[in-house]
Amino acid sequence: MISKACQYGIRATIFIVSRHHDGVKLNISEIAREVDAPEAFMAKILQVLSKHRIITSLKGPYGGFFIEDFQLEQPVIKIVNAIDGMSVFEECGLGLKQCSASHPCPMHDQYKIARDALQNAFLHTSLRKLAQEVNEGDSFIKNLALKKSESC
Amino acid sequence: MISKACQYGIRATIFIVSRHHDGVKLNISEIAREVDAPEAFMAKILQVLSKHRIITSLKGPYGGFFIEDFQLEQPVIKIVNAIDGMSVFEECGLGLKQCSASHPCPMHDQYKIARDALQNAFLHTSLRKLAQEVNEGDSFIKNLALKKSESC
DNA sequence: TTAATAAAGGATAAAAATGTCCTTTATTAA
DNA sequence: TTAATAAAGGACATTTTTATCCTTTATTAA
Repeated sequence: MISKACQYGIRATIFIVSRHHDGVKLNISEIAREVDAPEAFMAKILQVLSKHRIITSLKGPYGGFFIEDFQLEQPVIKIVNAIDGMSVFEECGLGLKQCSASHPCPMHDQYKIARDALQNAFLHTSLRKLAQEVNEGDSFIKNLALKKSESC
Repeated sequence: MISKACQYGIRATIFIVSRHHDGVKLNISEIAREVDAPEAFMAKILQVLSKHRIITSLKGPYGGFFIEDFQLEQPVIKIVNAIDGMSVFEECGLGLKQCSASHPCPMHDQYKIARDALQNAFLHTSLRKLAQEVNEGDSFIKNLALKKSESC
């Protein structure tokens, strides 16, 4: 559905947004640890996100990754687009290049419903909104699968 | 979303169903050619479908692949399950093992809508129904992306 | 019983995705 | 200016997916 790299990217971004206060910067090893991703792989992904201006990075001591105010309202789909591209939302379910609304394959209509629902899920969720739902706590990753209202 | 192997499998099955009359059997090379898949890879996939009793195969001269009457009403999801498994319909969008209805991640509700839509697309479409929509013609693959009503 | 035919199945190869290691570049404080 | 720190980036390794090749097994007709 969506690549592992992309999932790591979304998790990392949510983590960064959830720690967005007063000039806090996070380094690769901390991010990788908290979102449960291999460090060097996480580094590559953060690089992509930074180049796409989804997050911001600074080199050197006191550097790291963080998110700026103007970046908070971006929809998650920007992450998907940066890492996986938009093809999941566009391609035919049977892998037919000829398939389109005017030349539909037998699964087209049903499949399009699912594809569009997926696109909407990522399009209508902003980074800020996602991070709002995250609980405080020792382990980011454990609290990620736990709505704020349902905190233990 | 769904693997290439699985797409080949669905296309092959639609092709076989669309040729389902009076003891017609199709061999690997013909199927592979018509659904535009590499022959040896197609063979492996047909083997899986045959073992799962989604289609039927017979060895030897006058052998080949075909579908029996009792197999026509199977939903396409059986093919997906045989080749990719059911994990696409079950796993968390952010790749979290802890995520569930009672412990939802911030994307859970939105993502579930898309996941369920995908599952329904495959669950509520039978092989027979799919093949019904396919046009007659020289090239199966070209006519696949063309509803019967819109035939040229 | 033999030759021919077609799928089954094992082994291997190529490509893509994931993951790792190490060097370079930028920035900071001393 | 130097040493330390952290991201950028290049090269490589591993794993998974996709694809190919070749041998074996089953079936048929002659």
